[in-house]
Amino acid sequence: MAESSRCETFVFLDLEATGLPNAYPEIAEISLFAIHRFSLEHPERDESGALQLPRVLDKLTLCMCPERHFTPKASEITGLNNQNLTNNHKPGFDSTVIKTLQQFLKRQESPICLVAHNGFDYDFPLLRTELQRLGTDMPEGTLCLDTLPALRGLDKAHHHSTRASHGKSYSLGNLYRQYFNDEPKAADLAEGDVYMLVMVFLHRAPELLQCFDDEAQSWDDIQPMYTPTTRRPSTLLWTLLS
DNA sequence: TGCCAGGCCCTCTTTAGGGCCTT
Repeated sequence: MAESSRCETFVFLDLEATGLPNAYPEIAEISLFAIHRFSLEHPERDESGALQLPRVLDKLTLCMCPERHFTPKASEITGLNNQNLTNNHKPGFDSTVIKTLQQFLKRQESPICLVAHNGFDYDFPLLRTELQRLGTDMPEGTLCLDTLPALRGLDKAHHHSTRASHGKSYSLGNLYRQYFNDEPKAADLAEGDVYMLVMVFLHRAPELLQCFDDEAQSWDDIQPMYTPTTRRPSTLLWTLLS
């Protein structure tokens, strides 16, 4: 349950990683769009009335080379692999990434709420694992919201289940296709998935913002996906709160 | 290190099983 009844900045998040939870994945790409509550409450539209991505937002996308090898499927889906990341001399998820994230989040008005699709079961536990590997964590008071159970819950409450009524799934791509009658944009690139996540959120923003109190959780309640090994002891004392 | 998930939802359910959702 949310510790605060109001969040000022929503940071939409997507991770590309070396595999699914059963593969003890490591993050290979992270993308975040930070959007203030104002832009979600006052969505922008073009001449035809179609929803637009908010003009004022902060973006951050970083690629990093994991130590673990990609599963073949993960590499196929993301277009990333250890070779092309190494060829581009990308370091791993290290203290530089943490510092960049810290600076990015510090620019946003707090409280901050992280938003991801299936975030409670994938993105948030994996991000917490990587942060714990470096002995750090998100800023105190961070909240998080998963659009997958939130949208399922809204549809169930309104008795118009997307899947039941149209045979569609709640995958991010299918939700985008259904809401905007358009094919997914740059799916499986982290930034493309965050774009679709923001647009899906905007389509249901009044309802999602209203149900925030019931659906959001404290970051402190997110359990790491697995117990990480500590391989960079020099970063152990560094924290986001420092 | 690990070599592999797991919580949630739906229904031909509840004494269960199958599929979704994330890479």
